[in-house]
Amino acid sequence: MPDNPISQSGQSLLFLTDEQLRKGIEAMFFAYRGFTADPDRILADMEYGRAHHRAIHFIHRSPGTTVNNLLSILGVTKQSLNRVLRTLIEDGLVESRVGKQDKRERHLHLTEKGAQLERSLSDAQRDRMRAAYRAAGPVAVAGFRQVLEAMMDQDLRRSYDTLKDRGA
Amino acid sequence: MPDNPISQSGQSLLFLTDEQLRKGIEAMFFAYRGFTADPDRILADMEYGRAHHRAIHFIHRSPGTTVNNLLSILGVTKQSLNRVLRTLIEDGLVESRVGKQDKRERHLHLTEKGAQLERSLSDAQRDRMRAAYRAAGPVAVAGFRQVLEAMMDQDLRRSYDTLKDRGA
DNA sequence: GAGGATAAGTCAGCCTTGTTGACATTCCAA
DNA sequence: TTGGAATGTCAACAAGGCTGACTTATCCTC
Repeated sequence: MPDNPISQSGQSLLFLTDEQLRKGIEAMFFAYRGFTADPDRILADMEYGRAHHRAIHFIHRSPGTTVNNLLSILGVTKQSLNRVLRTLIEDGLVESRVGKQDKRERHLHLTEKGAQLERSLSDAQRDRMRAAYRAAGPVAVAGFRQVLEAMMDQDLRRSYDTLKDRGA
Repeated sequence: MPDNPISQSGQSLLFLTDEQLRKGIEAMFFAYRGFTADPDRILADMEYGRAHHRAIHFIHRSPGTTVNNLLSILGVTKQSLNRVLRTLIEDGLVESRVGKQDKRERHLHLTEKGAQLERSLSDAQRDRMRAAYRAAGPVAVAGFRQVLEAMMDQDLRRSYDTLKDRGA
């Protein structure tokens, strides 16, 4: 029975059919649009974009993080990040402090103004996430997290876990 | 007990804390990077990008779809889509056929060459999705889909359901 | 049949955000 | 003291979004 999606052990593998996988792929595509929609709307009114949101999020998450650390989390070139950081610093949302041990490093912090924007962005994003979590329930949420974690590249998984542990 | 994340009904709502929501947000961010990584690698060697991938995916998914329909699914302007479609048609990956009932419409189909690229892209993406699904198991996968569907905007949810039903 | 609505395509120009490459500065460590 | 690491900057470029204006062809309705 070569077409029967049942494993040798007798466990159903229907969730691994190409059709199911394609549905998962499309779900990721459409859901990610929703995921970014609310912050994008807020940022569209300002002179900022999604790249600024990401920088602000992770600076808020890890105050005092270095540029290099941020670079590896965001996965962009230092030139791209620098352009974003420069505008955030110029506009007084982010503060760059020379390192004490290592003066080559710059430690990044949100100013009060930056923290305000961070709050309005993450409030909007959390509201949607909360509604989705509430609609789906705790069991679904656990599964959601499991699948997403299994989908990450190894190095990103490490970044994710580091961030995860720190706040736990 | 204002700080106790337990609902009045007695059911635990620990999964709705800001901390849990933030973890979900970061999981989406990192997982989406993995989600697009494999097709991106394939496309980087060619003159195409993620926008071409999306067009190819949905033309494959709904052969004969019109430009307007594709537009609403992808959520971009016709100018953006047109730029992508033009190159795909010029390169012989997509065929544009004048509508029979309504001659204003163009119905889009993948050529054999286009179908080949679609296969190599979706194979790569499915491989990762399959590994994630397998690692997480069927219960987690059901939850994953539930949360993603609850995260979509209403109009995208409708597009998603339409695509979902057609293939089922 | 005329006129408005619709589908598609195109041109021009702009923005964000990514890329490479080259180069300067600063500072730590061998 | 010298090499390498971390940071920053400049220039140039590309993908892929966007708006606005416009044309062409077709359809539908009055």
